[in-house]
Amino acid sequence: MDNFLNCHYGDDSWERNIINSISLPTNVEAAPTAKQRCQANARERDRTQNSVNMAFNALRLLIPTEPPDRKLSKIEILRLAGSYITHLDNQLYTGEMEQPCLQKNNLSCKNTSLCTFCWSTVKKEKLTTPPHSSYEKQY
DNA sequence: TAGGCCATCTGGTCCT
DNA sequence: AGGACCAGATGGCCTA
Repeated sequence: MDNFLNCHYGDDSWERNIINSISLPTNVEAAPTAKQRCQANARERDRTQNSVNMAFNALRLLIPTEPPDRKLSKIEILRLAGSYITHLDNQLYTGEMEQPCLQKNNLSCKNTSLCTFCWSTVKKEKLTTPPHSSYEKQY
């Protein structure tokens, strides 16, 4: 990345960068200073780590998987959370307590009626479509 | 080695 | 004006 500011967080390197930056735009009227840019970077970093990622972690804890501590990517967390909500909603209105994939048979997991509970198994088989793709369409 | 995932930087837009 | 939020770009790491 051509980061002319090249600011390193956790220290006062922005001061050095002000001195060392040789390609600052000539029109500096509206351009942020090196210090402002580094401060904005730090805020964005903090927001990503302490707000976005913590929210993902909190959401991850609510999604049942096998094994429970299985690593999920962010997109998996979002997709599984959606399918899990759909599953719980279905339970609420139908009273059906079995997980969707077991209502029929395990083979269904490989086809259309995918659920949160068997997602880890399916992933091993290189599934590319999101879980519960057809299940969600019922709502 | 290619592809997926992630962290970070950056600039734009919106909000207070 | 400054901060929050967002999306695009980029580079690093990991795995099949």
